Amino acid sequence: MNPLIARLEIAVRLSDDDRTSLQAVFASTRRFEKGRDVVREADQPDQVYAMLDGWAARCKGLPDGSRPITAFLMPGDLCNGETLFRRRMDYSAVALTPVIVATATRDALIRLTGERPRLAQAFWSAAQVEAATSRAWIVNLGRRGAYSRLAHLACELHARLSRLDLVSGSECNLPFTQEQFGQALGLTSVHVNRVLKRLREERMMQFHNRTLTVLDIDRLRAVAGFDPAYLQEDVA
Amino acid sequence: MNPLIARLEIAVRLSDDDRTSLQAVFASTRRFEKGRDVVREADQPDQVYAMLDGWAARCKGLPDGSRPITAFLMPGDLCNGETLFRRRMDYSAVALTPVIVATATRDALIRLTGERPRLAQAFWSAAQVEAATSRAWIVNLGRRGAYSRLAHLACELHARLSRLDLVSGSECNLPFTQEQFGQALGLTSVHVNRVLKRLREERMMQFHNRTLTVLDIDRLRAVAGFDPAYLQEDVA
DNA sequence: CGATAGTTTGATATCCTTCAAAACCTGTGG
DNA sequence: CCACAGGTTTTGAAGGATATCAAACTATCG
Repeated sequence: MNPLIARLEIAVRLSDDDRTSLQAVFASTRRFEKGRDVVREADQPDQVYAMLDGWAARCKGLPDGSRPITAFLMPGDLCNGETLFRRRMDYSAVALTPVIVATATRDALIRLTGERPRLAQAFWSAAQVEAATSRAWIVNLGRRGAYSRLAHLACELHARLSRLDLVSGSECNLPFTQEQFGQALGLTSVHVNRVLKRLREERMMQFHNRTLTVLDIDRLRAVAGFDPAYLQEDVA
Repeated sequence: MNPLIARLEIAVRLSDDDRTSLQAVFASTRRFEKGRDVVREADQPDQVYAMLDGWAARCKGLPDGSRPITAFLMPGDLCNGETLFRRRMDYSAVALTPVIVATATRDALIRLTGERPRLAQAFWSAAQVEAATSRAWIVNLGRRGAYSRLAHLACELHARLSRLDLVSGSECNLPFTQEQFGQALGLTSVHVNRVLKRLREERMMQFHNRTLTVLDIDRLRAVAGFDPAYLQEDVA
C-alpha cells in the first residue's frame, strides 16, 4: 500500500481519512508471476491494479506480432487507471518480475474519488506525470539517434529508481533483456547490443547481468540531453 | 466554454452546478495570434488555459534548435493541466492558428476541483485520454516506417476532427505545413513530402493547401494499422 | 511585383535493420 | 557432476530506409 500513498502525496497532501479509506479500497493484494499479464489489451477489467512491488511493462500488440513497450511500471504506479472511465483496455501490462499489486474494484474507486476530491486530484496529478513521461519518450523516439536514445532511457530509469531508493552506489537492477530495451526504444536487439558496447567502451554506463552501472552520470546525461524535470513533481 | 464542458462530459456526468461553477472559473477568454506561445517551456504560469477555438501544438525545445511536436491541441483540450500540481512547464504550446482560450487561475481551479469531485474525476479522465494518445504516438514513432506513420497521424487527426464536426465530406483543414508534419512524426520535411506523394499517387489521401482529403479511409487505416479505440471514451 | 515561406525533386551519405552464426549463460534431467 | 537445450549476448556482412545537401519551382503576401 505504501508506495501508492507515497506517490500520491508527492503532489497533494492527503488527510488521515483519505489515506485510510484508500487503504480500505485497495485492501486486497494479488501476485503475478514473471511473464504473466496483469491486464490484457481489449479486456474489460472490473479491478484497478496498483503496483506494490516488482516491475511491469505496458505494451501494445501489433499485427506483425511485435509488442512495443510504451512504459515501465514500478511500485506506486497504477497499471490501468483508465479502467475507471472507459471499459476496454488499449494495452497490456506484463510482469517483468514477480509482481505484487493492490487491487480495488472499479466501482469502489469511482465512489471513493467521487467523495474525496483530494484523492481525485492526486490521481489526476499522477496521470499528468505519466503523460509528461510519455512526452519525453515521444521526443526520445522522434528526434534522437540510437546512442542518445538508449542513454536517455538509462538516465530516466536511473532517476526513477533513485527516487524509490532502489539505486545502491552507481548500480541498479533492471530486470529485462536487451531485446526488451529494444522494444521500448524502437530498436532491434542487435543494435541495442552495439550501442551498449559503445557506451561501455566510452566508460559512461554498462549493462550486464540485468544490472545497470552508471559510470559517469554527467557525461551520460549530456549525451542523452536528459533533463530530469519531467519526472519531478513539485508539491502544490 | 462549450468545447471544454462537452469534452469533460464524455466520460463523467456533470451536474448543473458543476457546469456553472466551471464556467465561472473559466470566465475570461484570451486570444493568441498564430505563431505565439500560449505557454512557454520553463515558465511558471498562474493561469490554466483551455482551448476554445483554433489549433495549437505542444512542443519541446532541443539543444540543436529543433522543436519536436508531442501533441496537437484542439478545442476542448487543456493546454497546461500540469500547472495545477507542478510549477514549471516542461513544454511550450504554440498557436498554429489564431487561438481563443478560456483562462482560469491555478488557485481557483485547485479550489474548484477540491470541492467538486466530479469535476476532478472528469479532468482526471481527460488526462488519461491524452495519455492514451501519447501511447499511440510512441508506438507510431517506435515501430512504423514513414509511410504507415504518416498515414496513422492522418487517421488520428481525421478521427478527432470528425468528433468535433470539423470534417466536411472527406475533407478537413489541417492548418500546418509539411515541416510541422515532420516535427510531429520525427521525419524531415523532405521525406514527408515524398511520402505524401506516394499516398497521393496511391489514391489514399492527399494534403494540399492545408486541407487533408481522405480518398480511401479503409485502405488508409489498413496501411496505418489504425484502431480508433484509444480516442473513444466510453461513458462510465 | 518582389520577397519570403513552403513544396518538389535529385544525388549522395548515414544509420539502422536484416540475416546469419558463433559464443555465452542458466537451468534441468540424467 | 555433466550434458544438453533454450534463451540471451555478441559479432560480421549486406541491404534498405531515411537524412542531408542542394537547387528549382510555386504559392502567398506585403
